[in-house]
Amino acid sequence: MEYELSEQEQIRRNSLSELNNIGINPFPSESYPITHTAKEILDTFKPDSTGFEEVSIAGRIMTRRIMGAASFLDLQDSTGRIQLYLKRDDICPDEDKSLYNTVFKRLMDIGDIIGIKGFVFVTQMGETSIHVKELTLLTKSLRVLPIVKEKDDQTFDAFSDPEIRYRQRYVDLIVNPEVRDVFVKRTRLVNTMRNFLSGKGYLEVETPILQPLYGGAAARPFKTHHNSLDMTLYLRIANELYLKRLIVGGYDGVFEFSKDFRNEGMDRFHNPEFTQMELYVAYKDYEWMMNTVEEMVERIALDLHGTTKVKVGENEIDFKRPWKRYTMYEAIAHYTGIDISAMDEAQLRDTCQKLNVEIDESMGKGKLIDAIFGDVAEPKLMQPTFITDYPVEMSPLAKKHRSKPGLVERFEAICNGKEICNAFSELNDPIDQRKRFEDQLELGKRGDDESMVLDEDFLRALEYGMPPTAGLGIGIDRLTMIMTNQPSIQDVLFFPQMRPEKVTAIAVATDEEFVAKGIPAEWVQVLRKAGIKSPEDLKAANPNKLLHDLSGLRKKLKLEIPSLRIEDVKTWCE
RNA sequence: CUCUCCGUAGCUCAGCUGGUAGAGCAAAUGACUCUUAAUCAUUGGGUCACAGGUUCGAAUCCUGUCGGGGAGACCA
Repeated sequence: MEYELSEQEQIRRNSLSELNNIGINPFPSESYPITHTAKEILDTFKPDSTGFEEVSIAGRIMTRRIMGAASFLDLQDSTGRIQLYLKRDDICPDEDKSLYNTVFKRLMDIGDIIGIKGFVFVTQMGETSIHVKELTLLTKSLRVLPIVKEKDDQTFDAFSDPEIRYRQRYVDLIVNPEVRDVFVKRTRLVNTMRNFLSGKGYLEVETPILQPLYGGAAARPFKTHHNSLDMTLYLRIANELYLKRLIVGGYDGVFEFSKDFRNEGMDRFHNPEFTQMELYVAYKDYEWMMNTVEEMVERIALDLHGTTKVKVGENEIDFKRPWKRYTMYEAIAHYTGIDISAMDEAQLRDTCQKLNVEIDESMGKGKLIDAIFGDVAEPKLMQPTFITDYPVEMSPLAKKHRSKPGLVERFEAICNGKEICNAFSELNDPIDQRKRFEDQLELGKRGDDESMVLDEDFLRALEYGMPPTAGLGIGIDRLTMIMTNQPSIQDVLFFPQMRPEKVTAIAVATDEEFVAKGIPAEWVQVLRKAGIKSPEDLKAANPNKLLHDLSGLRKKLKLEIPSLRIEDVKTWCE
């Protein structure tokens, strides 16, 4: 058995063995010296500059323009593309011209990784290029890259199939430089945040991903099992309760960039695993946290774009401080004209009906208010806006409002119609916290399968005393989407979650295996063309249809072999 | 989970009311020592996602399955 290869894949494998035969290792192991990157050369080289007489650079061949004994090619390294000029008599100074004629022209391809040494110059067309004196194959590429062409900033044949882009991100990154840039920006965003928080003296920590109880958010968890402890474990949906334990332990400020996991639906804002940054700072409240978020996010925009203004889709979003602030009730009143602040559950249900907000039986007061807000206000909030003072029912970990009964000291920042962070003055009264958990259990009994579970150890920690604390969770993926103007979470995750791919490699039987079953050798290739890849396939085939197919192929391919009779085909198929 | 669009060569896409598939790039062979979507000539390359059905005949029509996108439902 062997695997079926496309014509071009077979040609590249042949090139590979030919390279081996003439003594060129297609996968050498030595380091290759690199003196410059493409970007360095393009940025700094001037026709009269010195220091570019001997450069050494490595990368992937992206295009080739061969003109007989001279060629131009574009080399791509991690910083960009630079044109190479290759002359036969330069890389082959002796009689033997095979390095150019055979190795370069015939055995190398677009996608191969090479190292070159040469000098920098400017072509007659004015493009900074490298005149190659020495060429080394560093890695042979056996798969054909998608070919993307560009002229005058117009892209032709863009590699755009989302399925292949996400499944084979490596290809996406090779041929779509703007994709590589998105992920560079993502890392810069994280670094800016980390420097900002470390600079204030907060401690970056790590807490368990595998948790015996999931808590800190309302969501369905992924469940797994530990064999030697023989116990159920959950992948964390949040790390809130662990970070608060650390505040109890005496740290002033802790934060963690945490991969969290939620077993919910997927769409362009949700991936089952996603990243949050959670921050807890002792002796602060949510007012202080709002100012901190503003400052941090504004700095991110400045670090990434040099300005507070960021283009997102059709809109321009300005992260300049201060941001607008609405209480939740104000926001709803602002967009509907209805004041819900004094309504009870029944009145809220009426209002939902009036506003065409879909609800169900299991929803308590908190969820009803959230449903109204999510429908009428959230999608309309484009510029960064703080929404404050949420109902107590939907915020079981937030502290009761200092002056407004029934509310908690909580805020979310909404931007481009989506939540980007969630924060509160943390509840540190263990008696109140226990009661809130018990209310959640009550909701769970009503059918809310995302209500929180009671964490006794967390309550014990609170009983020792947690100082007044401000807490924050900020969605890194969504913030990255906004900061890099990407419409889908899949575009800011290297490897977004996908259903498994179908196996694409098809096993193919050798000629001998067919002949052993009594098939004449001259018909084996024809059978393969007809879709019969192994003798087993014959058993499943319809002899009449197969005869029809084979006769058609015989005619099409103009084969000089005797025609078939139905009896022959029937015997093959037995 | 529902609706909707899509799946054809390595890539980007054509393919009409059913008659065994075409183009550009890429590839092969040849020409060409400043090209840049290089150019010119010749050639090869397909399980038309998969499985059924209708039909003399299906890439095309019907049903189902798989995979993907979008919208909703759900989800702070």
